[in-house]
Order: sequence, then C-alpha cells, then structure tokens
Amino acid sequence: MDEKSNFMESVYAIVARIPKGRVTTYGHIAQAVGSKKSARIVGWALNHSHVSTPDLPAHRVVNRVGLLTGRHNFATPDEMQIRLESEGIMVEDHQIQNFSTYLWDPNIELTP
DNA sequence: AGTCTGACTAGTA
DNA sequence: CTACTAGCCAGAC
Repeated sequence: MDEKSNFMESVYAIVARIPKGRVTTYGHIAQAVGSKKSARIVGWALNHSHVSTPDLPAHRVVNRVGLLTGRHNFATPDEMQIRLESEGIMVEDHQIQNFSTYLWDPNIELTP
C-alpha cells in the first residue's frame, strides 16, 4: 500500500471520528496529531481528501471562528453549509452559529 | 533542486 | 482594533 505521510493519515482518522451534528477546527485537529502550527496541513489534507478519502466529513471542519473557509473547495460552495444545516447546525453567512455549542474537541472527546 | 502556495493559528507591534 | 511575522508539511511548477 502506498502510504501517505502519517500526518495526513492521522488527520483523516480524526476527522472521520467527528460525530454527526458536531464540528471541529483545523487547529484542534492539528494539535491532536502533533502541533497546532500544522493547521495549514490539515486544510491541505482535506483539500485532497476528496481523492484520498471521499467519505471524509470535511464539512465538519472549519476554522477557529466557525467560518466555512473551505466551502469553495467542495463540489459546490453551498454543499458544506447545506450538509451542516442538515445535521442540525445553524449556519449563517457561511459561519456557524453557536459554534462553541457544536464544537467537538478531539483532544478532549477523544481522550484515550 | 529550489521556490511558492495553501481549507490555519498565535503572537507581536 | 488592525497588520505583519513565524511555524508547520506536502505538493505543484
């Protein structure tokens, strides 16, 4: 098997564990896999997730303020918001409302 | 082989 | 408050 970097695999593993109706941020994922500074790599990984892991719920990953920064990278810019709303998350102007309420922190919820 | 960019974040001025 | 810098990793040119 041609393995990608462990970093990307870890990102996919965590994102795949995000519960339905919950969201998380690039920084939290990055911190869970090693360093929060690697948040950009998380975004980059998700950008290619559609070819590596198409089942990855990338729509549940947003930036630290709950803004759907990566919406334009989906098949359609509205798909991300539609999916989130479909899971019961309120989104307005491409930003998640009550973000802290839906926030799922892998460093806490995914404690070993 | 070297340079630049990217779905980011935190810190400093 | 806003603006800029540094740090991280992988891929594209």
